[in-house]
Amino acid sequence: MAKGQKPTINDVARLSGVSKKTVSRVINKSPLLNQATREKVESVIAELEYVPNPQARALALRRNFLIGLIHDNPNAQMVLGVQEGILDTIRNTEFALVVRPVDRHSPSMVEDIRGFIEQQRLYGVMLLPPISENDELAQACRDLGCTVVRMGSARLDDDAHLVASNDRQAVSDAVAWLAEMGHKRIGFVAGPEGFLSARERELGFAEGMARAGLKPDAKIAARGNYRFESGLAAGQKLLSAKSPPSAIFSSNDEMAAGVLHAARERGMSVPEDLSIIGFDDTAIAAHIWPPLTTVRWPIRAMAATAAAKLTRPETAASEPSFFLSDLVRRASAIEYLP
Amino acid sequence: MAKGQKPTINDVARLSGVSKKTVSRVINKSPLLNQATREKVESVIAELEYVPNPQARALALRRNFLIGLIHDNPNAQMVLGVQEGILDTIRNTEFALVVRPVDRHSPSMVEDIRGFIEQQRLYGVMLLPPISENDELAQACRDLGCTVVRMGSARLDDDAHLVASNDRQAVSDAVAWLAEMGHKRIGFVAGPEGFLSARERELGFAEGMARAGLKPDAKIAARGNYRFESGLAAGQKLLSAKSPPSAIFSSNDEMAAGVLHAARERGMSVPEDLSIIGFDDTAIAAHIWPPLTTVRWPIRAMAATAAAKLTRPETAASEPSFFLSDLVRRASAIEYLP
DNA sequence: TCCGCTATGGACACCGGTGTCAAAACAGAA
DNA sequence: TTCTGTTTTGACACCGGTGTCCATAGCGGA
Repeated sequence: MAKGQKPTINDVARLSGVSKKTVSRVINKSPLLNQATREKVESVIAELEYVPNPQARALALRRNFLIGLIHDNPNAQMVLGVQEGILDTIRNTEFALVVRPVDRHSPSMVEDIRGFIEQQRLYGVMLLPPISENDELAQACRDLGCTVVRMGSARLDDDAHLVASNDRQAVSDAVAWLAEMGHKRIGFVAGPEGFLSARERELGFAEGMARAGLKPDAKIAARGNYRFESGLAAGQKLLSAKSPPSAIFSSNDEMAAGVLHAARERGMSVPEDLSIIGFDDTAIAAHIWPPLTTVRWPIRAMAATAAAKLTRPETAASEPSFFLSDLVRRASAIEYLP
Repeated sequence: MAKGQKPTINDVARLSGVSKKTVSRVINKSPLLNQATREKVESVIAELEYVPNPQARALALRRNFLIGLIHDNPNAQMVLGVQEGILDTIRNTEFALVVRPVDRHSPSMVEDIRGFIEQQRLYGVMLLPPISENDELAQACRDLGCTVVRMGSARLDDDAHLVASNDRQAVSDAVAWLAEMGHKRIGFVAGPEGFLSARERELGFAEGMARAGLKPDAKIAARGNYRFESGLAAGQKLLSAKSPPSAIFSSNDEMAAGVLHAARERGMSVPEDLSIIGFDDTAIAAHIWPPLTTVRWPIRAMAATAAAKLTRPETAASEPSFFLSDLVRRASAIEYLP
């Protein structure tokens, strides 16, 4: 081995007096190996600071040590949190994270992703909502021999490779909390139809209302598309109702900001005239005025768990993982002031 | 070639009746090749839909077709914009994007990154502010045979691999615009010391004031660290000055949100009593109330250009690229109302 | 016609690992 | 001691490309 060069498996083999195949066995923790041999080789590996070449392994194994993050930008904060969570798990391993933003409205999306996985010979992929809800896509990835982990807010299937938060429970608790504080007219801004996350939050809202003995009123409910503008429109509708709500639960923070905006337009003050609760705890929640009470789900920890499922299938759970979301209480929601 | 398998270079060679080396020449656009041979091989490639195996190429070339994005989370919006911009360029090429969030305060940062580049044999890396300002890091990457592109807000060096926005000009224009609208007392919230971006914005502010014939007043200037809380503190200081400003320029949006918060605390209304301008046009800018007038830099386009510099060094510019930032006028800044 | 030169294409080793399969080493039984 | 069965190890081909260097073809000039 020339000085300054990275050592190869051959260098290790020569120095420890065994064949390179034996070194390979040590690296791959093959069980049929003499303990003494293993230790000798390991000491040489440590001495040379040998690290196997991932490209060569990828070629021989027909599998790259790359895990892919595929998403259609749910929101920047979340995507970044996920990236950090994945890195928490794969830092100091041979794995690397490759990202692939996609457009879920493109007709060629599945085909594009298939090509991507095939070309990069991905080890595994992680799907983020909302495309994690696309079963066809998940199956296509699996067919390519790629492990799939889906992040979501609900039970998507019985797949062990699911990491989800219990949105429904969290929303239910938030609504019950509003009721405890004396709110009787509680408005609801739903997320877009066809999104499981939105559906779960709706169910949670219904549950919470039921727990509190309140009846949801369609006149103070609206559906948005998770964007600010749709929240604004929803707020305008709800607040102009004959009997307007004293509190509004919005299915995400961005729409909650829109609701807040609508309240301001009408000259209402928040939280005195209207309590607002959002969902996601994105950066915006803490930085608008008043700071938004919202539901936070532990994205980073969830992503770290998901990455573990991908890269350490033997140790990481063999069943779906569920995480608890919790309510972050800020200034935008207070007790009911008649 | 078995059915259903991906074709290899050998299949192409056999079908076109040449050696695999010749096919390799076609793929790599070698000039010493008979035109007829080239066309024949190309038609076979097209027919088989042959795509070279990146892993094998990586092994043979000792260079992976991966470009690394290294950043210490400047802000989520920006990081995501950059990722999208890079993808705009490398989609449908053999390149892939791998990301690596780092902690710039870690003493082992440079060492970590070096290990990462070496292990993954990165083709090139892209550095985002603020670590793009770290010359030692950039040099370490280059020493590893890796092309480096730095994104930034100022001329970092004479390197052709720089993509920067003209923050200084943009801030100067914004301040001049405030002056035109009748503001005479313009406050300034600076970014953290030691950041080039912060420095540029300071210079821009000074320039703008000079253009308008105004003298900066240290009593209505403060330094923050780009975080919300520091903006809040800065706002409190500026607004409690004996002769408070009628407009404040903040070096980023998050601090501007803090300033806004401070104004509210004092019962002031924005923009009637105070105009505020931020910088970056992050998601928060559009979603706070009132929506923030801010400076937007074309992150996605810049990142796409940067990626082109990395992956197509021959066609992409051989000199630094500069982009124009522009002022996004929203409701938070209006003319001076005495 | 023969020679030498250049343009083109191919044989072969190599990148750094892993899979296959057979050989070697060793233990216990006859 | 010999034989058998079980570990443990190694030789060798292979993954799918690229670099080196030599062989051949085609051509002009002597």
